[in-house]
Amino acid sequence: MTIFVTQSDEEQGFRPCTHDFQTNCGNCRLNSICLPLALESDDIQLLDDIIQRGKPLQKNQFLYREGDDFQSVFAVRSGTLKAFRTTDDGREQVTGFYFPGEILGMDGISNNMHASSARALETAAVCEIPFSSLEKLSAAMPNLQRHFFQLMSREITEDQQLITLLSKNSAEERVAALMLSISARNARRKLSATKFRLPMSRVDIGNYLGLTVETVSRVFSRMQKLEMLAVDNKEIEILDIDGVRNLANVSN
Amino acid sequence: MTIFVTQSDEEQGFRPCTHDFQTNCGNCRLNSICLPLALESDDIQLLDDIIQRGKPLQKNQFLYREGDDFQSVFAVRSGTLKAFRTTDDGREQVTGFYFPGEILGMDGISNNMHASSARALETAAVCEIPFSSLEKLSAAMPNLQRHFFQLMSREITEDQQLITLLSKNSAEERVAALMLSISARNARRKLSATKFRLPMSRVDIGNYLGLTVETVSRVFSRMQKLEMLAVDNKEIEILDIDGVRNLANVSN
DNA sequence: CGTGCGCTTGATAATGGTCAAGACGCGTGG
DNA sequence: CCACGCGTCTTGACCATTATCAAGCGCACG
Repeated sequence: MTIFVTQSDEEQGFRPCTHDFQTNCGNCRLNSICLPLALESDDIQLLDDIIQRGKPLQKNQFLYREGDDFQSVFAVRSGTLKAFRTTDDGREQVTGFYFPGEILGMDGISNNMHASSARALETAAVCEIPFSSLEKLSAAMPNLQRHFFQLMSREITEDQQLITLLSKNSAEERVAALMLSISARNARRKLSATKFRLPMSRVDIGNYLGLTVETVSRVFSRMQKLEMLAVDNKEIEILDIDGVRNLANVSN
Repeated sequence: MTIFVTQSDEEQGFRPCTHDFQTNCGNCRLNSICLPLALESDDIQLLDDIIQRGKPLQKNQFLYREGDDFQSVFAVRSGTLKAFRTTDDGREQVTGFYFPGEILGMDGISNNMHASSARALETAAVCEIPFSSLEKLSAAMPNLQRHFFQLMSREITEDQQLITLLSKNSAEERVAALMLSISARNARRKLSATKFRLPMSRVDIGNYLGLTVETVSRVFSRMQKLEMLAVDNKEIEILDIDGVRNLANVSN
C-alpha cells in the first residue's frame, strides 16, 4: 500500500507549538492528561521504559490502518490525528479527532486487529505503547490498570456522546458542540479556549458530524452572522461562548 | 426517586426461556459468550466467587441510573435491558440493548459514576460483578484482564458502528441493520436467527436509531410489503435474510 | 366495557442533501 | 514575481428524506 506523503510543513509556522520534544514521560508537559496520570515517579519510569518514540508522522501519513495487526496503543505527543473506518460501500466515517495527550488505538484490542484507521491531519508525533507490555505492567501496577480501564471507559462515554449528538441534534447544534469540545481540549492543554486553528478540513468535520461540507460551511456562515464566531478559513475565534453553548444545547 | 414497576409478566409465556437459573458461572450456558470466556475452570471458580446474583428485575425497573455511584458491572443472565442517557433538554438517547451473556455498565468506570441509565425491557436477571474485585482478580489473572480489556474494546467498536450507522445510513438501512444485529446475537445464543420477539418498543428502536416511531413503523411496513420481513407487532420473522442484508448495506 | 398506550397510516412541512457555479488560497512552474 | 491550476470552501437553487401533526386502530388492563 502506498503511503501518501504530500506534506508541506508550512503550518508548523502557525501552530503555537511550545513542545520541546523531551524524551520521557516524567518531564512531558502532557503527563497530567495522558497515561502517566496518577502514577508515582518510580512507576512513571517503568512506563516510560516500554514506550517507543518514533519519528514524526507527516501530514496524511497513516499511523495504522483498519485491519492491521494490533500491537500498540498510541499517545499523541504533538499534532492532531483523525480516526476513521471505511464503510462497506467504501465511504469513510470519521470516528474521532485526537489531540496531544490523548490516547488512540484502543479499538484494536478486541480482535487483535485495528478496527479503524488513523492518519495525521498535520505533522504529528506519537508515543507508541506496546500493548503486551502495558498489560504486564498493568497487572503489577493497580493504578495503571485502573487508569487504563478509565481511559477505555472514557472512550466509550465519548462515543456515546457522539451517538447522542448524531441522533438528536441539528446541524447547528452539532457544529457548535464540536467547537466547544475543541475549545475545552485546548484549555486542558493550557492553550486558548477561544482562538485556535482547526487542524481538520470541512470535509472531515462534516464527515465526523454526519453532515455534508456544504452544511458545515453554511452553519459557520450563520454563526458568523450571529457574531458568535469569527471564521477565517481554519482560524476560529469564539466571540460569544455562551451563545455557542446555548446553540449547542449540550453541556460539554 | 420512584421506581416504576408496572410489570405484567405475561410475556414470560412467549419468551422461549430455557434458562434453568443455575447459580454459578461454571455451568452457565452463557459462559462461552460472557465474562468467563477463556478462563480455566479454577479461575472460573474464583470469578464466580465475586459475582453476586440478586433477585430478578421487573419490567421497567432500573438497574442503575445516570449519576449513580459506580460499583459494579453487570452481565445479563436472562431478559433484555436498554441503556440510555438523558440529554440536557430532557430527552432520552438509547445507547444500547443488552441481551443475555452481554456485559453492561462499563461506561461508569471513567468517573466512578454511571454515565447512563439501564432499565429492564422485560423481566430480567443479571449477575453483578463488583468492579473493585474484578480489578484485583484481573491483576492476578492475565486472561481475565485481557478478556475484560477486550470486552471494553468491543463496546468501543460497537459504538463506532452505531456512529457510522447514524451518520451515513438511511432509515431503512438502520432498521435492517438492527434486525440483523438482533438476529446474529440470537444465533450466538443458539436461538433462531430468523424468528424472534423484539423485546423493545418501536419508540426505543426509533430512539436508538435516531428515527421517529412513525418512520420505524413505515420502514417495517415497507419491508413487509417487499416480503423481507413478517411483522406481527413485536414478533419478527426474517423471510429473506439476503434481502435484508442487501438493504442494510452493512456487513454485520 | 371503556380508557389508554402502542402502533400504523396519511398529509404536510422542514431540515439537510444534491447539484452547480464561483471564490479563494496555496503551491508549482514559467 | 506572476500566472496557472488544483483543492478547499462558500453560496445559491432545488429536491428528497424524514420529522411533525393528526387521526384511527387494536389490544391489554382496569
